[in-house]
Amino acid sequence: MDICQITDFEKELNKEQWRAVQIIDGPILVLAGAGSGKTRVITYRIAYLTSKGINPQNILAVTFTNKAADEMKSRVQYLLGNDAIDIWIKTYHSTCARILRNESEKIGIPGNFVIYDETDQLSLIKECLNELNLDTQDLKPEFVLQCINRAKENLITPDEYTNSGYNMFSNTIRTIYKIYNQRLRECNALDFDDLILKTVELFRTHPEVLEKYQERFKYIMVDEYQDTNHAQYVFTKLLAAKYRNLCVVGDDDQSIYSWRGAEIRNILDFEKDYPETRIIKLEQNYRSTKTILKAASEIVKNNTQRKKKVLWCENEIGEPIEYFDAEDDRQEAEFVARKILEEHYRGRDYNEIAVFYRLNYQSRIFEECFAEYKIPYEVIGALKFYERAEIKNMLAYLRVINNPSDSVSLKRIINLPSRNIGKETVDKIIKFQKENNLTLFEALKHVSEIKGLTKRNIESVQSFVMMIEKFTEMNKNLNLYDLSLRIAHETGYLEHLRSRETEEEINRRKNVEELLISINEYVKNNPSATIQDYLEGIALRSDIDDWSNEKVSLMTLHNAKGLEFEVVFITGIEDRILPHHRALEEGRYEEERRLLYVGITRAKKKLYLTTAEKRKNYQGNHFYTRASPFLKEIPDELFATIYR
DNA sequence: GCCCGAGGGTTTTTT
DNA sequence: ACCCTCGGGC
Repeated sequence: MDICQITDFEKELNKEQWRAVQIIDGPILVLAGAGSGKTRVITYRIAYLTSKGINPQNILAVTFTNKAADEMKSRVQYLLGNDAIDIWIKTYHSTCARILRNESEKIGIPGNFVIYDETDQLSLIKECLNELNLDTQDLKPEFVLQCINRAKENLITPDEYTNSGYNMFSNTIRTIYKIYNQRLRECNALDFDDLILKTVELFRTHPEVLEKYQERFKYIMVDEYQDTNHAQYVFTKLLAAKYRNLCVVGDDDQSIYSWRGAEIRNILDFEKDYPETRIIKLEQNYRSTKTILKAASEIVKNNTQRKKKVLWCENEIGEPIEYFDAEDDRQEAEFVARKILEEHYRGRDYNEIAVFYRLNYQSRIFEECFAEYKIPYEVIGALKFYERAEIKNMLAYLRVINNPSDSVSLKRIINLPSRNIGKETVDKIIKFQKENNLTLFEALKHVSEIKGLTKRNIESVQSFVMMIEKFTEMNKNLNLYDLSLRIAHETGYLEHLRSRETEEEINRRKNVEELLISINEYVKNNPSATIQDYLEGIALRSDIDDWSNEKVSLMTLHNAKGLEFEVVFITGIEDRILPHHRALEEGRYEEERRLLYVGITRAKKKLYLTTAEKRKNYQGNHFYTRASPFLKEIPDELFATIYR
């Protein structure tokens, strides 16, 4: 890295940004307003550190989403070239997963653990509820899941789990939590929150391991720090404790994940943890027009709990905001579609346009409508590809081959396609498994010793076991793609998806084919990767990320954070949707306001806001709405026309 | 005991 | 639109 390039950096940064880049040592808090060049600061700071002779290996940059990590990686690569390869730019979860892969044996977890996503967690919790004879009517698995996740995010163990005040089931939850954790261990699995929690446990119980990583990551940067939960906060604090070179960047006005355990306190109290902190405020916005910025500021200033800051910009005033109050959701979608065509006709690329909404299901009517209007679109992050049943089924085969202890995956596929191993048989096998203290797969191997099974049952199970063992053997010689191909055919799963020619079935088949194609790509790009590498990559990656060319982006407001578009439509700005009624019940009114703030500040040039007076819910029933109270907080003069 | 289709209850946001 | 349960047919 030559000095000349660095001088260029200085020219490309404003005074405050440049200051944030230059402070190498000690804790820094960068309060970065929306569109103030936050990512720019982090990437340039990384480049600057390496130009000062700091080894790229000593740098760790943590983000919350893969999208953000990828974006940052490619920008750093652009600045640094090959030096960028050694820099860890990862999400919290993948950072911890990577550390645990190397070190987890020290806390009694085999290094080939699998990562359970929410669907896997739910199946496991349902099993626990069954085992305890608890009625899922009274105690919903989703509720239990939330309690357990919340506990883990706060580093609370089952034994420490006590009545948190809002939950009359806390003794029951503690019991379930305990059994759930045992089952995870038996499956050799970790859930998302375990990745952080177990790493903290490792650091706390093994000071020498902690020190090794403190030495490795002498320079730590965290993006979106307002979204850290307690476990992530502790992880960061431990890692930074020795050198205290911690640079956190965030914006309390964009904190929208409290329901997931994010603690806005972490950013507000940063100076208390690190009294020598230097604080830098980035208040110049480079993204939006004055009109858009004004609308955003007028909304967010109504929040009582925030650090006062004033965003300003030198950009043009720009076009006024357009507001449309549709009769119903269909008309709303058609309005958006027509405006998109207009924008496109005037030279706007489709990929410069985005449509936001509060709830995933709201995407449906836009999808229908855009298809009719022949507008290319992509729904970002909604029905996550890897969470689709047919994909999870295919992957379950790979997971079992990789880790036969993975009982959750094993139960998914043991009778899929149907091979005469029904519920009764499985229950008997599980009873045998428990009595003999085996894993489920081991029990399957001893199926002939189990009482009460028919000859036909036993043969079915035996041929299933032989098939899995055959695949395990193949795994030694075949590459992942060839193996997957043979699984798809030889298990009969692909054939099973061919039994009916419904549209749904055809779609599922296409998805499996798409999965096989993506596995093939993966194998080409990573010739030496194992099944485990592949599975980890997708466990921590919720979507196939090829969104980009010439498509309008559709996404929830939560997904919009960190992105920007020339033209933005925010739809369904109605009371009880935004703010959502559940959020209101749980006392998160201001967070819903921040959600709208985040949405508005994504727009660079033009903002459209819409409401519908009548809307269908997910069942297809109509209900009537009224405009969100937030809408009135935007001054009238910013609008082109007022239909209110 | 297994399989499959019919019918009733249910969705906030996500790594 | 998806998940779970239940009951008839094999």
